[in-house]
Amino acid sequence: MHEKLKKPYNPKETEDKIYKLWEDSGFFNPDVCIENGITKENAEHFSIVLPPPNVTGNLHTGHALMLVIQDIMIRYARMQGKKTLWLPGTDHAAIATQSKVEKILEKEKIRKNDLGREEFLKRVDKFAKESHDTIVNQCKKMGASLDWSREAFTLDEERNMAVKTAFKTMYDDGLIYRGHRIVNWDPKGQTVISDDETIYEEKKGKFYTFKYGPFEIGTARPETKFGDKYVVMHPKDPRYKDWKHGQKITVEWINGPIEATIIKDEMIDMEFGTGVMTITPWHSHEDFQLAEKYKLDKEQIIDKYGKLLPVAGEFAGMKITDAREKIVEKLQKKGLVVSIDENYINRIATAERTGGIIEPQIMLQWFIDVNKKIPSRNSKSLKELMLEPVREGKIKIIPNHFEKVYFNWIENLRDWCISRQIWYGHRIPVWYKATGNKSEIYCGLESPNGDGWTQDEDTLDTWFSSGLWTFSTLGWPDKTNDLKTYHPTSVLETGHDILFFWIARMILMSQYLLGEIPFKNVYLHGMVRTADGKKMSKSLGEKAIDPLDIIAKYGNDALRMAMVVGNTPGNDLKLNENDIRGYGKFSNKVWNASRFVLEQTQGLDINNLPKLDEEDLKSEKELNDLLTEISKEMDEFRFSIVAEKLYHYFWHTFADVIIERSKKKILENKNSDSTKSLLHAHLMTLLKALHPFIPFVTEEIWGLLPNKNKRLLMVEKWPANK
RNA sequence: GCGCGGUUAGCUCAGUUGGUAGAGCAACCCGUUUACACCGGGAAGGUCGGGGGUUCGAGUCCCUCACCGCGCACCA
Repeated sequence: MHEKLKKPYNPKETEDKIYKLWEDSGFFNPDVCIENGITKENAEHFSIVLPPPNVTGNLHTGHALMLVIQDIMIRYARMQGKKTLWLPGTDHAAIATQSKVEKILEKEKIRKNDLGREEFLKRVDKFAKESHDTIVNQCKKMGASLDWSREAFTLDEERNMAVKTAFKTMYDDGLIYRGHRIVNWDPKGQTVISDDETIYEEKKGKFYTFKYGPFEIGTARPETKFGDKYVVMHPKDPRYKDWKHGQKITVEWINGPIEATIIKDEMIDMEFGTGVMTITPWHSHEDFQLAEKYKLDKEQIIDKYGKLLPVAGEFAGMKITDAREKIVEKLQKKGLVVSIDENYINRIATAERTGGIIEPQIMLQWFIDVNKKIPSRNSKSLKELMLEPVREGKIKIIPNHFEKVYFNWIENLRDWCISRQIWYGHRIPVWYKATGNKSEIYCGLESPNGDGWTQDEDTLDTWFSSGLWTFSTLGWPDKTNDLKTYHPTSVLETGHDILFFWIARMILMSQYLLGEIPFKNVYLHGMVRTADGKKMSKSLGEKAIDPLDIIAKYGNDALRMAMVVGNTPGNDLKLNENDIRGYGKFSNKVWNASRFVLEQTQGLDINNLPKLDEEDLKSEKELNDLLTEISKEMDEFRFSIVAEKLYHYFWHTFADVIIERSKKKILENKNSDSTKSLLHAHLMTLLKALHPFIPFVTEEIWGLLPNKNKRLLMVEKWPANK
């Protein structure tokens, strides 16, 4: 017997070596498996594209969880003989990465404008490259059986070609348009962001009631009110029944008298405040909609740096935060302040990445029209293309209650603003040329011929390139073999927090550009929390537990088990160091039981195993039944239950019952051949079944078994026929 | 306001067509028998958040209430 087995299992000394063994074998690449006769050429495919981690630093426990669950699926599929591809990559993450680098430069007292676009981008690329290397290294440490030969990056050349092609196709179909619309402007990041990138924070503030001619109006934002010349009330409000829609009145306002127009609309909540409000279409989504509805004038009050424009008169040039109190003071002097509520809870939209307070603005931006009927897609809109496959069950979301959340989101979806005023990202493939008083526009994969063309300065929302991920990684727009073989992918596994950001966008892009679904199943895991229930969020990077520390302490297999057992889809996981320690014991148990079996079965002719006695036959059947059961559960993505069953069977049936029983039988030399035969067969089978969950220790033991013709455990056949 | 989830043993959580409540950890008792003390054996522990209903039978289905968490919209 191998000397190694005589000592306790040492994950630290084993894991890197095992990963190298796997990597060197080339079996992470399905083509190699086919070449070696492990996978049949015509076998069913199983593919997952790795949700690409952002190149903003280290992987956290959330990534570890995603890698563990996907690795289990992939290893299971590979052992079943499927053509199995797990495709890795990283995400340039546009705003997230750019703002991270800006923060780093800030410490050196460097601003991005001092560097200029080109030089700044060099800095970002360098940072991204370093993050990328860290991430790849971490993925390997975690045992992920990813096909590194196919690695992709959302901002590399191939993906850039996919992005440009997608943009042009949508542009030509009239789905992408440029227009003046109200958008979420982040004055801090100096860019537009999408609705999904805003986070609402509750803050205690003041709520003012002002006299506005014969009315009293409420507002939390006096600084936007300069240009308010429309006063709105509900058509059925009896208090204001004498006022007519369209009626004009003159009111004394901040900087003197203005002419106001009465608007009656049902959007007004009669119960709220006085049931009257004035509107600021340039700086409010709702007011904008109302203004569009009645074709009202819109006027900009605040510039893109958060300062007041000349319309504010004496306040022009002031920052809105400074101006607020002064405006109220002035109104007070004019006797126009009715009351001030000091305990008003206001929800303030902030930018996810920079924390800047969002100022809605009307701006010229690029949008994707989600409602336009598309001739080439049976006159369906993008919204419909997103809804359909989920509604019809072609895409299954696990757990399925997220389907309702998904539908709800799509039904409320507005046109997607895809342009960003940042430098890091895919440049919009549109060029402009001014000739005389005419302006030409060109959209294409390359810059147009001729002089005088300048490319749009903006870049694309990072989720635009992410949306293409399931097929841009497989070579699209080229009609590659990979694309034919592995798309639609089998499963998309990710956190439920990016259901809208990403999953919805992937369905949109794939349905529209390929006319097929991007994946058949969506498996949503929960958020990883600390033992005291705190969220280990991305932005808290440094504070979160480093999965690599845990692995160094207890081993990878222990972390994997702790992340799988008791963790069901969609539910948050409290990661408890105690549990991880407990599962570390399991690896050792497997190790020790293997040692015992090897000791007892030395000299056993494994090619001609002795017959089992009645008792052992019963045990054999029991294990077979278990395997049938868990294979079904594996197919249903119920990994938690499978891991628990295997754990339990190995420890409390194989070790506690069968091994204990065998000791007696061998000692008394009663059917000892049968028992040895059973020990051997059981161990072989259990190592295989456990491999997707605890790949390192099982592979290490497998390598120590005295079987000459064996391959790596990772490509052995899954031990059950369904 | 609309919607979703959760509430099961001290703790963390499983429990898939409704059929006598489960695991891990912790705590308790016994045991150091040569695979393993990173061990074995044993016992204990729950009116499955409250109330109501359907059913021969409900943790599981329906209604309702409470508390916790989350999402979306609105907040003029």
